[in-house]
Amino acid sequence: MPELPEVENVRRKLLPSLLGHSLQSPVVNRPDICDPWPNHLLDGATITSLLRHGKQLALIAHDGRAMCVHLGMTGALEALPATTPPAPHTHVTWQIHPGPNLLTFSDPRRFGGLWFFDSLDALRSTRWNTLGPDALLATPEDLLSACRGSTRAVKAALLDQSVIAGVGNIYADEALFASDVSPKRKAGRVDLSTWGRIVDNLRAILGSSILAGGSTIRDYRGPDGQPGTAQRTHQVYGRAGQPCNRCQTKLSTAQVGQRTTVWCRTCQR
DNA sequence: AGGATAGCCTGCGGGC
DNA sequence: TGCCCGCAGGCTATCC
Repeated sequence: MPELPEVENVRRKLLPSLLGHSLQSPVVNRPDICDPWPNHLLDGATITSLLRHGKQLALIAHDGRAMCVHLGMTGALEALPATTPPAPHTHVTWQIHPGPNLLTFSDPRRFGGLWFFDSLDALRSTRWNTLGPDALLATPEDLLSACRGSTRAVKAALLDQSVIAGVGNIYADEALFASDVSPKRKAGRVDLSTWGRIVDNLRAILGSSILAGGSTIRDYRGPDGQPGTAQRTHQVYGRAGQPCNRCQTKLSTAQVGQRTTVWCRTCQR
């Protein structure tokens, strides 16, 4: 399940295969994952940069065109040798020149997709305009301001990409545990210093998870097919009913913000 | 208008 | 062994 660290890993691992290379002859098996359709599909584009904002990735071409990639739950953007059998549910394939690799977008569950723009500005002023600051750059003041007066749970706010971009279910739970904050606390009742702790912990956890290659839970694999290892360090996610690593209290679980949430009733207030 | 809810979609694992 | 059902969740649309 790609959150920010997994997407950042995809970005970094694709850089050497794509920078300065051109994409040719796109083949679309499922037009419905592309928006708008029909479009330029980056045909003939020489890739000059790969950007990330939150969980979204963008390939930028020499002529300014941009393709935004969202991996959703099960999406994968991979540069693979043409001899590799295509993954199931491969929706779009490009030839990378010079060879021998192909760029493929696959996504069994189809929560992800591709969006095409004539310029990076067009992407930033539309699709990315609704995103909050990237989770690695957000400040305590950003969060305090976005959540002022909010009555919803702080976890729901962290999952809201318009508040802060890049946080998903795993890292929301982990950051709140590290910050001693109950996921059920009202977002508007979190003060500046507490947001400071949450922001610091988020940055540390996301940063170490990037270095570990991301968390491999169920579906996610890195662009080289290798699983990440960050899931080994999870303190609460996936550990409902097990003892808290800090105080041994049995970890609680409930739906918060419509998502399965795990936390320690003793440590998190 | 903020917040809660339903629905999208496939694969996997538990239970029988 | 094999089938069925529940669950996983990022995001949008819709309703309240």
